Amino acid sequence: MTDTSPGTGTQSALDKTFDPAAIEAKWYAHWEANGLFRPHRPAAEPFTIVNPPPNVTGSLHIGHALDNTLQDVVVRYERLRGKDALWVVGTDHAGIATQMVVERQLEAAQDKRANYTREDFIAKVWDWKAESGGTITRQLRRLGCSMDWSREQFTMDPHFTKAVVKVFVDLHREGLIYRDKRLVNWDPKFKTAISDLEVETREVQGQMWHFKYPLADGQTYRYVERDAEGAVVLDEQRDYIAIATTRPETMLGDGAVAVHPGDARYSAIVGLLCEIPVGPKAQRRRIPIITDSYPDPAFGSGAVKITGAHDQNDYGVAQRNGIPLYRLMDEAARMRTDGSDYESSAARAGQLAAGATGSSAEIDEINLVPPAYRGLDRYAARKLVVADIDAEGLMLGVEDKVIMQPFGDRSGVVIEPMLTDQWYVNAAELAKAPIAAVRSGAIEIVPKTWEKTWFNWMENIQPWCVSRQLWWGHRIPAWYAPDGAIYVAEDEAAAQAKAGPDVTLTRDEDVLDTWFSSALWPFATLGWPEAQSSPSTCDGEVDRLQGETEGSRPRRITPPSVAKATATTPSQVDGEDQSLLAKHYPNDLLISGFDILFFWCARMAMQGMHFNAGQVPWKRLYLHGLVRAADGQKMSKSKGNVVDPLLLIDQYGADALRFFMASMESQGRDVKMDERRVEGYRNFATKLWNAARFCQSNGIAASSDLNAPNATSAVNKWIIGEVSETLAALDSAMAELRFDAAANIIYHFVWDQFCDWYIELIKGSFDDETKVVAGWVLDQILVMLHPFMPFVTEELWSKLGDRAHYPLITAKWPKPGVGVDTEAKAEVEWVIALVGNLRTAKNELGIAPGAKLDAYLPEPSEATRGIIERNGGAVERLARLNGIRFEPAPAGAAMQIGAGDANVVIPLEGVIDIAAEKVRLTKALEASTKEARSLDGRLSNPAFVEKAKPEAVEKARADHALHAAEATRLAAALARLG
RNA sequence: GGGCGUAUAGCUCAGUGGUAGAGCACUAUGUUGACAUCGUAGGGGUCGCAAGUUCAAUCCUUGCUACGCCCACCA
Repeated sequence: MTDTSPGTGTQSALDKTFDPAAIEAKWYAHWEANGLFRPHRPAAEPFTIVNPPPNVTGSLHIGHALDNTLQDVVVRYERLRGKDALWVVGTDHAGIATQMVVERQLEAAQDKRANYTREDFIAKVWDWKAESGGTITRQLRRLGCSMDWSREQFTMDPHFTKAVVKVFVDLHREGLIYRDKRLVNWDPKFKTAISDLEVETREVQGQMWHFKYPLADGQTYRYVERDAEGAVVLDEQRDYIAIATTRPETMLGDGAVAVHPGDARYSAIVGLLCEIPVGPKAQRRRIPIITDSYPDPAFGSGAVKITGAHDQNDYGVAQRNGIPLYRLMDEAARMRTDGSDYESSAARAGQLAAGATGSSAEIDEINLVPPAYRGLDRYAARKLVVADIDAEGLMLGVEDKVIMQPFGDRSGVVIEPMLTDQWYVNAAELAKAPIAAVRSGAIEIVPKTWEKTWFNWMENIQPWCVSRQLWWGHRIPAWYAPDGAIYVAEDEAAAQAKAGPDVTLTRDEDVLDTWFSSALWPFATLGWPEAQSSPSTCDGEVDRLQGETEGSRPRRITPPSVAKATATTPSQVDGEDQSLLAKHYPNDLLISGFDILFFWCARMAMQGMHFNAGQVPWKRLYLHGLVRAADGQKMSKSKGNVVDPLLLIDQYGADALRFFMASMESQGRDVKMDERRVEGYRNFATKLWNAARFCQSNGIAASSDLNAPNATSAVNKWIIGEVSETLAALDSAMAELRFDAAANIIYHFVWDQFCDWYIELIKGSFDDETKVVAGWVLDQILVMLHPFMPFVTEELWSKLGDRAHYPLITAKWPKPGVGVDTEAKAEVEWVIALVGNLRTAKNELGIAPGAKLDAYLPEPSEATRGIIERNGGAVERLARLNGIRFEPAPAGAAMQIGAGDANVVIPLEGVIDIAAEKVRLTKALEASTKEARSLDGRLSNPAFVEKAKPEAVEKARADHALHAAEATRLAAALARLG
């Protein structure tokens, strides 16, 4: 029967098989209920990680499993090392994603958002959050993640909203947030602006049309085209200029045709007007032919139509040349129906083309969509435009062409560049500090290769569009007066105070980009901004004990000037009262997938440094890759190749999945899913379980001492030394965040050193010393393995002895220890080599594994005799010998087994075919001779001896001696067989 | 067009300036006081290709090839 209650630290018997499911839930509940994820350690050195907040309504996918395993490994490691380890956890409101989910639910019920008021719809989203919000946090618990749930946060908690508002208001006051009308990436499905990062440019099969734009008033010019050598290939009179476009529907909004200033073909007509060949014939619009550096004379006809309001490139040309921007579409990317009628719009545009000027409001009134096109979808309009031009004979041709097209990463629809008013963050200014921080090492990026990406992106950063035309999110704290004046303030009262009592204010309808708020995660979760001025009221410890929720705490608004001044000087009170922010910011480490490097990490650095007096959000940034499907493909729902981590946990246990993730995480490489490997680590847990069970059944109990016990036997001294070496290697791997190395180190120690050799070697003699040492080693294993496999280790820890009750999760990490006893190490390694050689020889000769053989060791050296006397029993047991006699073997055929300088003789008369042994010896002799000869060749090369490092020469000499001696011995043995 | 990464055993991956390792798979085997989710032994690789540097290159340099990713305004 499995004990279903957490252990009390009292020894109790282990089941024969390890059943992860039986222990995982009970231990997790025990840890959490007892506050062990963040034990009270006010005086301890802090260690802080914030968890990338998952979408509140999401569920755990394999990428989360990797990300959170790595974090938990680090956090558990640091907690065991005695630090005040804080792992901040919470969820993200995920604006677009969550609103999308709820809207989809409405659609499924034949309903839609438009049927609701803003308040009612938001209430529906909150309902959905309440319903599904616990899913992912439950799943993180199943993975064993030791987050501080007592301080769980949500990016729309009241205190978080306050932080967001303060950041917006402050940045606005500093001029780093501003409202601007420019071309944004407009998502016609969600009817909102999105940032550059949310646009995915994909190659699609498209078409490029070539049209004639007739010159005004029937003018003509001589068009001369030359080839690369300058020879004339075409010379004709033309009454048009040829234009190529992939988007004919935007022709309606053309403001000019541009050619390169050095393009001789068109120099004669620059400054003239040409006619856009669409729309009612009587009102064809005329636009000027201008020069700009943008057109490439070598591409197409060299002439580009300029639609400033619907194309990023054209926008730049239009800005440089004062070309009006005519908006053609509505929020759903349909040809607009608002504004002026076509006739007056076209007339007004004609005046503008001729040099008149107009305000942007006036220009926005101009609707250049002819009546026949109004209200059409952009693609329907395209078809019609093409058909109309073609019918008029003005189409020069059409070609199929692969074009780069922007898509909304969430909506999957083609993004339409649109001219709208939005809020922008001056990212270039905020990026300066993070660039410098990485350059100076204040932020260390691991692996280092990402630094270049960091610099490259930050140094070329564009203004960040942060307003979204959504309902779910942090509403922008800006109010508008009827005259268009904008008041940005903490709340409506403050805005009203600024505007004066008689002004009717209307709040901005938009919300902020989700990443604007998650950028504050490393400090807003720690009580910023209040924490800076009132540390004692915002202490996390107090919160936990009182069980208060974040939102219910009293808050005081801090004037920004005070906040800034105090940010640099963390309060000097002791740990107990010190504010969380002062103690845990900067965070020590951030672990994140590289896929959100720009979205999240970069923005955290920008906001974090700006609002914390230049202090970095985290000292190290570790970026891991993607988890891919077994075939190397990206996992996606549409491909149907997603692997559910929870199913893996069900099947193999959380420990196995975690160990898989850690062992596969080598820096700078994606993790390929390999279920068999997960299975292998389940087996590893079972192996450990059985080793512990064996120890327990032999009276080996938990150690009560942190320090290594005193040992006299070589085997015990050796294993203590191995622990020491393993610990050092593990610590160094952890320091470098080499998760794969760390996992492999502990894996091999447990399986190879402890199970395969130590336990086998001590099976003969469970003396008191050995029991103590074995118990101590097992304890060290449990502690060292705990960050990777918390459940099985905690269970074993509790079952293995009457230790004063304390759980493994808050045990103490091993101390560097006594080091390695080189003599004992050499002795045990000699025994291991001898046993190995004996086994190999027996196997190769086909001797029955169970056959017990006689062994002779004539004239052993003093040292060898001692080793045999001390370890003979083990050798006999492991290699199936009848005993080793220190006397010459009887005459006759025998096999010779070497170990170090000793040569064990096993008589083979009546045991085995002598010919087989001859073959074996001959093969071994050849191998030794080949090795020796190769080394000899190197050593007889004067260049090697002179130029190579002395150690290398020395090693070659020693190896040569070893192989030469072995060859001699084997040759002698062969000779003896006759 | 820029930038980055990867190419090592059948598969998935470590690794090092001195003739290569792990897990799984494979072959043989089942004796030893836990473990067949196991034990023991074994086979298997001119470390993508080419040139260079070096006494010595899988590792450093350059070029090439293949695959992958990110960024970028060619209508």
